[in-house]
Amino acid sequence: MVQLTTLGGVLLGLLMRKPMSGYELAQHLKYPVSNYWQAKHSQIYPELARLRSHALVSYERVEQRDRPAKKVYSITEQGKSAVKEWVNSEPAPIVPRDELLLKASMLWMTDPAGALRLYRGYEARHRARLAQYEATKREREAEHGDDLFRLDAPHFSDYVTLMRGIGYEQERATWCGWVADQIERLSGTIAPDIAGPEVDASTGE
Amino acid sequence: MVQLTTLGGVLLGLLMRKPMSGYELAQHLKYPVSNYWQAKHSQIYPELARLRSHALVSYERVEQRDRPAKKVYSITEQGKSAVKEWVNSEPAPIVPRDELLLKASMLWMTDPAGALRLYRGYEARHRARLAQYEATKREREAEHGDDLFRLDAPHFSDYVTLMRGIGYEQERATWCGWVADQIERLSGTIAPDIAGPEVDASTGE
DNA sequence: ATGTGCATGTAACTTGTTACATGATTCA
DNA sequence: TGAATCATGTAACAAGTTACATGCACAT
Repeated sequence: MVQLTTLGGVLLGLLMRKPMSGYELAQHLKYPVSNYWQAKHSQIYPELARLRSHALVSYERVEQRDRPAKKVYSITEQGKSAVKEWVNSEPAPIVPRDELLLKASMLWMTDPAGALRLYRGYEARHRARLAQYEATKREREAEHGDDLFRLDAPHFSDYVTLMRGIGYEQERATWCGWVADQIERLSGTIAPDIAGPEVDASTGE
Repeated sequence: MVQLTTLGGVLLGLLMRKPMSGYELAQHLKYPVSNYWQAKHSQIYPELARLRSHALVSYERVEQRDRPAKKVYSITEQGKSAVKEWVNSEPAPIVPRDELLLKASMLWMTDPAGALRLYRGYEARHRARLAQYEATKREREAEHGDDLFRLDAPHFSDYVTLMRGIGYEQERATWCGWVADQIERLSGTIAPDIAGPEVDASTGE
């Protein structure tokens, strides 16, 4: 069996939902897949060709009246078994590349006013996205109801990733706000008093 | 003024703390910097040469009795002003590449037993790292006391990144545990009842 | 002698981004 | 006519990883 790349896994995973053209796949990768993986069309088209050369996908040319013709890709039986195996395989270790956190490690050499602006800005952005995700969550819950909790339906998987998005934005907004608070509190003065951000106490061991 | 790459920023940031050889820089990048940025020695040595060609660092050959000679790099005045400006500049947007979350979006096509093993495994790993970070936090607090909250000292910056590490591991462990719980609850049955993971309610707008 | 840690580099390869290139159709 | 969306590709470049390569010093 051929070893899948992550991008190959993404594309096969999307094609498991329904047949799509490269263009449509690229759009899904812009949203919502971009929250956990990204790829431009210049990477997608060659990867589709590669998957096809391994017989994991096949395509059919589809003419359209109102638009240019497109190649609609479908996953093959071989593709299905490959992606199912891949989904439960150990993920490659994530390589953290977080420039804000990196810059936070250099806070000490910085002008406090500029840093404060930076962290307050990030805090606001994370709060905005959090509110948006929470609205989406309520929508999905209203839309699907108990059907949301069907392990074998894509809705559930989407819900699971949405929950992680909420947790992520929540945690990051809190941290950014705490950093900004510390900068405000400490700049100018040498006064120390309290401890850390309100890290979720409910699950804290 | 020359435009810094992120790697250039990392190296200058470390050299702001003290002069170091490429080898020492590589070790710092393994730990603790690897929590937010990574680089191998094969990338570090050429980057140091590049920084030197822009006069942002300089080096001095240092002979040692017990070990091979080394090149100790120091940051120049130009380097200092470049990195100080860089630290408060807008970070490049982070490109999320989270293979576990990607695979979570494909949970629906998967064998529940295998998935359960995966998420329980991750939960345990995150809890272990969380415990470790919390121990480090207590150590730092005991070690530096009120001195920890000096905006202009590296200890404070390190503490800030440590707090983010704690928040991250906390959030991720909670999410992984929740996913695993859902898989346990839903596999075999079609029974639905509750909602999401205990997302930190204290700050939740 | 053999392995490990210190120390510095280059080369080949992979992945991903930006830019180049083309062409149809629709809407203002 | 010109911009926007749909649609598919290639080429050049940048960043990062793996592998190749060398050599000293110390401990077993």
